[in-house]
Amino acid sequence: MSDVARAAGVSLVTVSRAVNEPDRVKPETLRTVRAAMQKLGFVPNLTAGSLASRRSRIIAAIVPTIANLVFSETVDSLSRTLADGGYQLLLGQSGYRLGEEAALVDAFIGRRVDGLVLTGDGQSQELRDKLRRAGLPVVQTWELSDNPIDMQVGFSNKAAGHAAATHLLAHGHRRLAFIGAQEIRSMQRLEGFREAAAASGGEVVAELIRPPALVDGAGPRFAQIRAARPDVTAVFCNNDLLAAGVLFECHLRGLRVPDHVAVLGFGDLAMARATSPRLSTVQIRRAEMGERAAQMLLARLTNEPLSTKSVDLGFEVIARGSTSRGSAD
Amino acid sequence: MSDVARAAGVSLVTVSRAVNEPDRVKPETLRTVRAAMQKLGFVPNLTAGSLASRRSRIIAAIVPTIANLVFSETVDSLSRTLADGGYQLLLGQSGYRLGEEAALVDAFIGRRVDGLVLTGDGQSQELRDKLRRAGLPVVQTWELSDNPIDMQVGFSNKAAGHAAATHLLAHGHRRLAFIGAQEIRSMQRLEGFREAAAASGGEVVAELIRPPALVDGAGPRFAQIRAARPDVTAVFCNNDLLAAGVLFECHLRGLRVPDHVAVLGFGDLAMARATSPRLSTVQIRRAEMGERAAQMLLARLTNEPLSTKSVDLGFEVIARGSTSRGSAD
DNA sequence: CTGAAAGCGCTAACAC
DNA sequence: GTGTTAGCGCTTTCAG
Repeated sequence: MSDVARAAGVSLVTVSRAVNEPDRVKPETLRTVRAAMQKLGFVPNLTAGSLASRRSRIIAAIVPTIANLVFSETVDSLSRTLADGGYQLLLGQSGYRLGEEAALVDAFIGRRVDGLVLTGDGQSQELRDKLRRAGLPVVQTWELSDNPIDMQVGFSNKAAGHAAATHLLAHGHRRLAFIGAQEIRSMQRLEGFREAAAASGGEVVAELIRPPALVDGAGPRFAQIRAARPDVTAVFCNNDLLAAGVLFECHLRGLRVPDHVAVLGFGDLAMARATSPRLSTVQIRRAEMGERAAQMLLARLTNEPLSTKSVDLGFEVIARGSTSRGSAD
Repeated sequence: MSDVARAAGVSLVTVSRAVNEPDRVKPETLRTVRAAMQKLGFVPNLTAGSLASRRSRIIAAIVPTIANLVFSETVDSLSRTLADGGYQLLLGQSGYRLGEEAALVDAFIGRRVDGLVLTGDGQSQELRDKLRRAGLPVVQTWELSDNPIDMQVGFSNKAAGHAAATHLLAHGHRRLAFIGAQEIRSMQRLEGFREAAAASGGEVVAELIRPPALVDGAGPRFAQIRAARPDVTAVFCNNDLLAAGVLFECHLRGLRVPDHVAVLGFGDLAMARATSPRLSTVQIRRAEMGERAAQMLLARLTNEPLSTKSVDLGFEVIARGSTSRGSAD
C-alpha cells in the first residue's frame, strides 16, 4: 500500500480512503491513486483491514449439513444476500452434533466474524451466554424459540407437524405413518403430528431414520410400515425427496396414490412439482429464511433500525394430487 | 492476550506458544496459562494471528451454486476434510457467471486465503495469470484440463457423455434424447454423447434447460421431445433428479421403463437407488472429489510431497433397471 | 480534502 | 523453556 501511495504521490491514508470511501477523495486524486493501484496490481489486504477496523465483513453460518437440499437452499440465498451486502460467508457443518457446533462457534468468534447464523435452538446455556457476552449479532433459523439468543427467523415445527396431520385427518385418514430423520426439528414435527392425530382419535406409526436421511431409506421404511400395519392409509414424509422415494415404492407395489395411500411431503422442493401424482407438501420458505437472516444481520451491522428480532415465516400445506383426487393435478 | 500473560505471570510469547505449540511449553507453565485463559474467557484473535503469520487457515471455494446436490455434496466433504485439518471454508457462489467468479477470487485473494478450490476450467487467461502470480495453491474440480492452473481433481465430462451414449446404443437404442442444463460441463457431456451416437449411426435430440436445472423442468422437456420425436426410445438426463422427474412423467403417460423408454441419469445420487425402476446412471465420486481437493491443498500447505497435481477420478456407468430388464432391479 | 501519528493483537526471529 | 524486539498492512483519531 505504501508503494501505491508513493507512486501516486499521496499518503497511506489517502490510498485507504480511495479504496474504502472514494467519495471523500477528490476525483482527480482518486484517479491517480486508482491508476497506481492498477499498475502495481495492488490487492488490499483485508486481514490487516479487519484487524485495524475491528470489522471482518465475514458472517459465519453453521448448518447440520449442506448435503441436504433443505439447508443448502437456505445457505444459497443467505450467501447471495450477504455477498450483495459486501459480506462473505464462512461455512461450518455441525453434522447434527452440538459439541461440534460449540467448537465451530469458538473458532468463528476467534476469527472475529461480524455475525453468526445458527440452525435451530438446541444450543447449551453455556454457549448462549458466551455468544451474548461476545455481543455478536446472532440469527437462529429453522425454529422459533421463546427465548432466542438474539434474533431469529423460522417457523414452528410442531405447528407444521400438527397441520400435516390435520390435513390428512381431514381427508378421512386415521392410521397415519410418519417417516423422518431422528433429528430435533423432525421430532418436533412428530410431536405436533401425534398431538393432532390423538385429538381426532387417529393413530401414528413412526419410522425414524438416523441422519442423514437419504432418499433411498424411504422406500424400505415404508415397506416395513406396510408390513407391520397394512391398515395405514397415509404417510407424512419429513422431506419431499423421501416422499418421492415412497411414491416410487408405491408404484412398485401397485399401490395407487392417493386412493390406497396418501403421501404428504415436507419442504416444497422443486421435486414436489415433478412427481406423479404431484406431491402435496408442507411448504417452507427456505430461500426467504436465508435472505431474511442476512438482512437482519446486515441491518444490525449498519445500525439500521430493526423492525423485529423475531420473524415467523410460517408454513403452508399445499394440497396436490398425492393426498386428494380433487386437487390440482 | 497481555491480560492473560500478566495473570499467568509470563510473557506474551509464552501465551502465544501455549495456544499454538503447547508442546514447546513446560507443562506446569502451560497449566497456569490455560487457567488464566479460562478465567479471563480469552479467545485468541485469529485475525491478528493471520496478519502476523501470513497464514489465514482459510480455504475458499467457488461453486456455481450450492443449491444443487451435485455440488453441495462435494462442498460437504471438502468442508469436513478441511475442518479436520484445522482449516475453515469460505464459500462463494458464482451462479455460473465467470465475471462473478473473478470478483470472488479478488475478494478471496484480498483476504489472503491459503488456498482456493474452483469449479471447472473456464477461467479467463487473466484470472489464471493472477492466480499464478499470487502463488496461491489452487485446485480445479469437476473437469480435467490439459493445462490446469495448478492442481486438479475431476474427470472427463466428454468421456462420460460418450460412455452414456455407448451404454444406450449397446441396448439397441438409436434415437436418443439429451436433457441437461445449458452449462459448460453439461455441454461437454452432450458433445461426447453426440460423437458416440454419430459413430454408431444414432441420432440425438437435445433439450437444454437454462440453469438452474430444476427437477420440475424435466418432465415437460421430455414431453416436448416425445411430441416432436415419438420415435425417441432413450433419454440421458444430466442429473439424477431430472431423471426422476422423467420417470414420473413416464408413469403419468403410461410409458413403461425401460421397455418403451430407457432412462439414464447422471451422478448416482441417493435418488438413483430409490426410483422405480432403479435408475441406471453415470456414477461420479462427488464426495471423494471434495476430499481429494482438500487433501491436495493440505498437503501443499504443510509442504508434504504431492504425488500428483492431477487426479482423474473417472466415472462409471451403473446399469440398473431403468435401461435394461436384465440388470439388478 | 489530505496527512501524521498511534495503534489493532498477534507471531517471527533472535537472544538468553 | 522463556523473553525481547520488531513488525504484519491496514484504519483511526486528530490536525491542518
